[in-house]
Amino acid sequence: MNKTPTKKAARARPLPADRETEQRILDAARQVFIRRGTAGARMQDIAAEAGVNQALLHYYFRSKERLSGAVFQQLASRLFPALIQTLGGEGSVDEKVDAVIALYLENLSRNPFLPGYLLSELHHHPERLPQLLAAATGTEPGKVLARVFGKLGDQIEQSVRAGTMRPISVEQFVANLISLCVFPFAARPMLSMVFGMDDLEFARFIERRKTELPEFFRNALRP
Amino acid sequence: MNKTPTKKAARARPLPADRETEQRILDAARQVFIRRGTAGARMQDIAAEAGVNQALLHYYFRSKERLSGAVFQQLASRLFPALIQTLGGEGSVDEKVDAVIALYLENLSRNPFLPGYLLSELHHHPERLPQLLAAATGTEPGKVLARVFGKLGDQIEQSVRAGTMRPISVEQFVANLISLCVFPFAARPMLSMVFGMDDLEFARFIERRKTELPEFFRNALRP
DNA sequence: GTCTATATGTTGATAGAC
DNA sequence: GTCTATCAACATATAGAC
Repeated sequence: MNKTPTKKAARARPLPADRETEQRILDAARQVFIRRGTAGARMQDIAAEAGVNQALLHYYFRSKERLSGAVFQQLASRLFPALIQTLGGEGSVDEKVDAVIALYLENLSRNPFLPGYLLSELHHHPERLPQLLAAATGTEPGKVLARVFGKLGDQIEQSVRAGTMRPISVEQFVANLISLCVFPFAARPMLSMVFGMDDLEFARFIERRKTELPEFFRNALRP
Repeated sequence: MNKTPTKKAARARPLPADRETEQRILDAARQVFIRRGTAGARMQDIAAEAGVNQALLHYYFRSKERLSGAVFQQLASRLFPALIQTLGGEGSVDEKVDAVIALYLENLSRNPFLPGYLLSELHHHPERLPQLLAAATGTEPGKVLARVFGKLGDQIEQSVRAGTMRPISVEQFVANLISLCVFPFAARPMLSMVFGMDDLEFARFIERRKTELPEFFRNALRP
C-alpha cells in the first residue's frame, strides 16, 4: 500500500520512486523541444527519443503543456539565477562584468542552442515570463530585481563620479553586456553561414570572445 | 482567354491580376506567422485575419509551406540587403557603424518583433538559411560576402595600423555591432519584464540607444 | 509502471458549386 | 476568384490489459 505512487507523486516528489524513467523522458523532451520548439515538437518523437511509448509521457507529465513547461523551467533556471546572483553579488563592477562574460560564454559553449530556444519560446509564449522570473529570483521577483539593479546602479554611479567610467544607465549597461554574450549564440546559424564558419571555427570564435569581450566592454565605458 | 490566371500566375506574376486579395492574405500571414511562428500558426487564423476563407489561401499559395516561405522571404529581405549594402559601401568605418546603428534601431523600432521571428525561424528551420542569403545578396552569395567583409576588414586593418583603432577581427567587429543593435529587440519581452518597462518606456530605452550606441561602440575600439 | 489499442479533436488540403 | 462542405492525416490524450 505504500508502493502505489499516484500521478501526484511526480509533483510532490516525496521519494525518487523510479526517477530513472522520468529523467529519461525529461532528457528526451529537452532535446526535442530545443530543436523543434514547443509548437513544432511531437509527443511521439519525444517518446521515441526516450525509448518508451507515448502513453508513458502522459503517465508522468499528464499533458504536452506540462511537459514543455517542465523543460522550459529547467532550462531557464540553468541560465538566469546565476546571472542575478552575479550581478547582485559583492564584487566590483569590473569583477561582475568579467564574471558574467566568463559564466555565459562558458555555459553557452556547452549549450549552444539554449539562447535560440529560450528566445523563441519567450517570443511565442510571453505568458511564460512570470515562470521565468520565478525561476530566476525565487519568490518576490520584483523586490529581488529592484535590489540587484539598485545595487549595481549605485556601483556604476560611484564609478562615474570617481571618473573611472562614462555615464550609463544600469539598464543600458546590462542590455549591452548580455547582448554581447548571448546574441552570437542565438544567431549562430546565421553568423556561421555568413562568416563561413564550421563548428570548430565557431568554437574558436567564441574562445576569442572570452578574452576580447571584457576588454571591449571595459573600454567602451572608459572615460 | 487572357483573363484565366492559373495557379502558376502567382509565381510568374506577369500581371497584377488581383493583387489586392493576394496582398491581404500575405499581410495577414505575416502578422500571424510573426506572432505564432511557422509551426504554431494556423491557416484558419490567417484566413480569418485576412477576411477570407481558408480555401483561398491554398488557391494563391498552394500550401502552408509555401505561404510561410513567402513571408519569411519578404521579412528577411526587409533587414539584410540594406545591411550588406551599408557594410560593403564606400563610407569610412565610423560612418558605416553610425549608418548600421541608425538603420537597425530605426527599422526595428517600427518592426519590434522582426528579430524574434527571424531568429526563431532560423533556429527551427536552418534549412532556410540559403534562402536568407539569396535574399540578402542576390546571386553568388559567397562572392558578395567575401567582397563585403574583405573590404571592411581592410578598412579596419588600416585604422589599426594608423593607430586609431584597437585590433579586432572583422567577424568580432560585425558580431558585436549586430548584437548590440538586434538583441534588445529579440529579447524584448524578457528585458521589458526584468526592467519593468512598458511599451513607452521601451521605446524611450531604444531612443537613448540611438545616440549612446555609436559612442559606446567607437569607444570600445579606441586605442 | 509499461504496454497496445483507440477515442477525440485539429489541421492542412481538396472537390465542386457559384 | 471565392465560397461551403468535406476528406484524410495526424496529434494529443485516454482506456484498459498485463
